[in-house]
Order: sequence, then structure tokens, then C-alpha cells
Amino acid sequence: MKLTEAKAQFISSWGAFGTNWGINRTMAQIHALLLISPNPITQDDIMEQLNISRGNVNMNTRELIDWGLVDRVLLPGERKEFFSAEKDIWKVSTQIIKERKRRELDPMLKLLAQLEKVEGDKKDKETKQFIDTVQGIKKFGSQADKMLDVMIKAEENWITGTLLKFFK
Amino acid sequence: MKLTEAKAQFISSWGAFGTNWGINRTMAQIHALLLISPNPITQDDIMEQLNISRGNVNMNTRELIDWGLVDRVLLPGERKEFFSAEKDIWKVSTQIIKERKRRELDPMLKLLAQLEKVEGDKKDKETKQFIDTVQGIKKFGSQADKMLDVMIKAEENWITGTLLKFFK
DNA sequence: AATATATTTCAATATTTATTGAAAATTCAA
DNA sequence: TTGAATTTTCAATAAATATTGAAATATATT
Repeated sequence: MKLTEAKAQFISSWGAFGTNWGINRTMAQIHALLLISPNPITQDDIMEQLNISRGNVNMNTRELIDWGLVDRVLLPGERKEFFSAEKDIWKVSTQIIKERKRRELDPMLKLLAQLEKVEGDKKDKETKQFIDTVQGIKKFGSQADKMLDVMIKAEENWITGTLLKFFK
Repeated sequence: MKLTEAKAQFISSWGAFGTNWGINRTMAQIHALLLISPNPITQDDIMEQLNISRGNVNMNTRELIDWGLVDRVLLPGERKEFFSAEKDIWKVSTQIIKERKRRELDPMLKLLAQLEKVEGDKKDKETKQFIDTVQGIKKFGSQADKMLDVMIKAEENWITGTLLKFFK
């Protein structure tokens, strides 16, 4: 396979993959493009390569910056802004975990803690099942939360170097 | 908080949560409703409780069954079908992991293995960055794959019982 | 300060995705 | 069988989400 074709394939698949995870197609594609670009590139480069509008590039690069996955780069002597993605996949992953934890898991656990305190008699079947479900999810969520904290702090080779060996 | 309000809150949040993960709102809400229902319930029950059409219930329950999260239940003497969700959150999670792995991670790894073999000289900066990126993701993906296999086979108390203690 | 260049915003529009509901198919009971 | 009850399908429609593009704003250059 030729490089041009492989690149197109990668960008397109990464975009499709992203949509399965609640990430908008274009944002994932821009990320993919930046991941395989050895040097920082401009808005216009992205517009041209992905055939999308300036506004779209602007919104989605901002979003990627918010997620801590992309940086604005100012090159000396250049008028335009450039964009560059973190290339280390381990760092990319821990960053995504960190953000999703903060944006979703933490608020969910807070809500479950509220719902757990629902009024009512545990002898009532409906009430019991509700409380059991909420507590079950909360317990699982807290455990996942702790595990993810460990992962975020861990070294790149944590999984292979330590975890998997431990389970051999 | 009253049970009725708490239930509504739970269903609605679970739906919103799902959309962040590429799961359609209604499917997540039906799942939530089934999780807190002590007994199996019918299409009509779901239609009524969530205020949605029969077709919608039908499609989304089928999807939940496909994911292995919900079962059709036939009650003796009853004409209608009933639905019931797996209540054990650990089982629910491992089932979701298993399915997403099969549907997304495995094909992605297969694709990356293809892209890795791209024609071209590694001395070319563009080619090198492409290969490095693809290999990086593939390596990370395979490790994640192995870790998830361990999780799927593990016991409910794996995280707290073993993993977290190990990292104390 | 005027001009050129670059970036951001956001209402309008297009696209994608979800939902409805009624017809068709299936299942069960008499 | 026949007919009633139930489930499924899917074209039409609605709702949600993403994208455009041009005007407004900001930034740099002369």
C-alpha cells in the first residue's frame, strides 16, 4: 500500500472509530492527521487535507486543545499559527482517561451518591432494586475510578512490565 | 428524594451518560429502566414508562439483546414477551468490554497491522512518522487487548481484591 | 493609523441519526 | 383454519448534531 492511500485509510478509520466513542468524526480525523504529521501544520493545511471549512477546523482544533491532546505552536518568523499533537500514545491515552474521568465519571458518582439516599422502605421490592442497582454501579464506579488513578500515574510500560507479568 | 423522582433522574442521567459513549439515548434509558425493575417487564411497560413508540422499543431491546445485556423472558400463562436485564454490574461491564473489544478493538488492530506494512523509505520523515504512529497505537492496543482479556476472565473483586492491593 | 493577514464566531444549512406509526409478518388460541 | 393478539419492519418524518461561510474581531506589518 502506498503512503497516500495508507494515510487516507488511517484518517478515515480513526474518524469512524471516534464516532463509536462519542467523539465527532472531524475532531478524530484532525487528531489522526496531526498524529501522523511530523511537523506542526496550519489551519489551511488541515482544511486542504481533510476538505473541510475554516470554521470547522477552528472549532475542532480548539476542542482538541481543550482535551489537552493538541498544542498551538508559534514558529519564529511565521505569521500563522501551527498545530501539533502529542505523539506519545501512552500520554494521549492517560490524558483522555483523565479528562473523561473528570467530565463524566466523577459527576456520575456524585449523582449516584445522591440517588442512593432515596426515601423509602427497603422492604418494598421496587425501592430495594433501585437502591441495589445504584449502589452496585456506585461501588463499581469507585473501583474503576481508583484503578484509573493508578493507571494515570503509572509508567508507560505498566501494563506489560508489571500488570501482565503479575497475571502470568 | 422520592423514589419516582430518583428513578426518573437515574434513567435520564444514564441516557445522557450513554450518549457520551456512542450509545443511543433510548437504548441506555431502556437499559436503566430494566436495571431498576425487580421483575421482567413488557414492551408496553417500556413504551409507557419512557413515552416512546413501539417500534423504538422493539429496535432498542433487540440491540440490548444483541449486546448480551438483556434477555427475553417467557412467563408461563402470559402471551406477551417480557424483558429482563442482567443486574450484576460486574457482569454487565465485562459483557460490554467483551463486545466492544470484538466489534472495535480487534478490527482496528487488524487494520493497523495492514497499515504498518506501508511501502516507502523510513528515511523519509513523513513515512517514518506514519509508521511510528501506527506502530505506537498498535502496540498500545495489543497491550490493552491483553489487559481486557484478563479483566473479562477475572472475578468480580479483582480490582479491589487484587489489583489495588498490589499497588498500595 | 491604515492596511493586510489571520482567527473566531455563529446563524443558516446540511447531514446524520433517532423515532414514529401503520402495514406486514408472526404467533397463539379457539 | 380463522381471527385476535403480539411483534417486527421500514419508509416517512422529526430531532439532534455537524458544517459552512461570511461578517466580526483580533493581530501583525508598513
